[in-house]
Amino acid sequence: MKNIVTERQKQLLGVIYDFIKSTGYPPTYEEMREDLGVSSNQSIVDLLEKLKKASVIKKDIGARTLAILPLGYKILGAPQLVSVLGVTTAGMPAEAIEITGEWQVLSQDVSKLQADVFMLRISGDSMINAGIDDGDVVLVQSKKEFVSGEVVLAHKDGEATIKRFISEDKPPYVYLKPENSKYKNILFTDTTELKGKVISVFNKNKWKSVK
Amino acid sequence: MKNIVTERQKQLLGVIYDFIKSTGYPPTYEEMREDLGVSSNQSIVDLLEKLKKASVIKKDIGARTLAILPLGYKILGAPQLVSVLGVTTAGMPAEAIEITGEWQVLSQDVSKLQADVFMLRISGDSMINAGIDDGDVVLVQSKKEFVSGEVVLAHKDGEATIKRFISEDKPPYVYLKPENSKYKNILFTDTTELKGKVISVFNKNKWKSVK
DNA sequence: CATTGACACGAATAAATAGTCGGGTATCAT
DNA sequence: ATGATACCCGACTATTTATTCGTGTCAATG
Repeated sequence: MKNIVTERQKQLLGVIYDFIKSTGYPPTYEEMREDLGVSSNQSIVDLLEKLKKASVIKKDIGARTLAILPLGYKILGAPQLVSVLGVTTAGMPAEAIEITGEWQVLSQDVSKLQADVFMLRISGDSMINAGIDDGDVVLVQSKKEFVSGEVVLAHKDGEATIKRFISEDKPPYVYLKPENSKYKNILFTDTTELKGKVISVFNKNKWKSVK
Repeated sequence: MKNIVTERQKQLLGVIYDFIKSTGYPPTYEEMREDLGVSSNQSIVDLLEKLKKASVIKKDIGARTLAILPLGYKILGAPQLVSVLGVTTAGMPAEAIEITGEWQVLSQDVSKLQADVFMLRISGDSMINAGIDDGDVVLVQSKKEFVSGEVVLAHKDGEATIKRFISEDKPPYVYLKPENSKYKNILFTDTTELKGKVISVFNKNKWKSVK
């Protein structure tokens, strides 16, 4: 009784995820068939069954009665429930925090990001010498002016990365520096944008500020 | 051409929201009929039409092709977009952060909360002497053991509040202390639970740790 | 007081969608 | 070799679900 999720199953999960992302509701068998590129309902039925047994999704009877469970999001590497905002109060008789038993994570195009602070989960090891490890969560403060030496969230051609920002009076003048000798510096181009400064990093047991 | 959302329409919106919250997918006409307490599909059709025109929901043709739009969440007073989590990378060629421009809502049972850190927006002034003002966002680190003097997120009878935790060897021994003389201490009861420690507070222009 | 809009009823029909049957092909480990 | 497993095909049927039509009430509005 192995409970591994195969590659194909992950693909279907991705299809479901993408569908929900773009429409707001779950796909039908037919839609999944087309997106996955198979021609039989049974293919979907089988894959769904496996995903269901692995607690990756839930499926009820009826049209579009499909939902991705937390484990599914984990597998997808999709935005996870790490950062949560509830509405609470420091006032006297407290207003209810989200006691409905739920929370919500919203993600949005980072280029339109207006939040002052936000959090990102890091994958990769290019900043380990700055104390930022794979899986850590960093706290980013939005800003527009940067000082050489700051750890920044950079955005370039639709991709985002965390690196140290360096600006100096000798070549290559302005670049992004990984904190891991395995990686090379990244030069600035027209499309490089700095989104904010990483001010702290969190992992399971501690939090600390970033220098 | 008024675009106000009537009370009844809000009720339906609530029904939809609750349904999605508990099942993970949108309701059918029949389910909405029952939850709203009407016996005709047409009633739902009418209300849905209004909500659609007001950009509160979207509805496509087909079963359960229903989704709540951002405006809808706003009307509901549901948790809003303040804290954002994207998936990024510190690895070399960065993976794309959420650039689709869409957002996404995930929900989960808070009682199963496993996040190490999360953020809450504060309302109220009971902690102003600790530097936590109305509208600030605090960062909470989940933990189970607490030391007297820490600022904590406490949960009691479905309500949540931020207070300083005090435990001492004279009466009243253990209590929650507001940092504002306008308010009185709150005694511990059976139902008082401490959820985590407030480790930092943010507002528009700065962030700082909390002592 | 005629009109309009919000809300509701019930029933019939149309359509979308799920679920099922009975196979088939690879792969891999026993 | 043999079974177990993952995955797939194509067609059929059952069921769910949406949509449409025709009417009615009530309260607010000009």
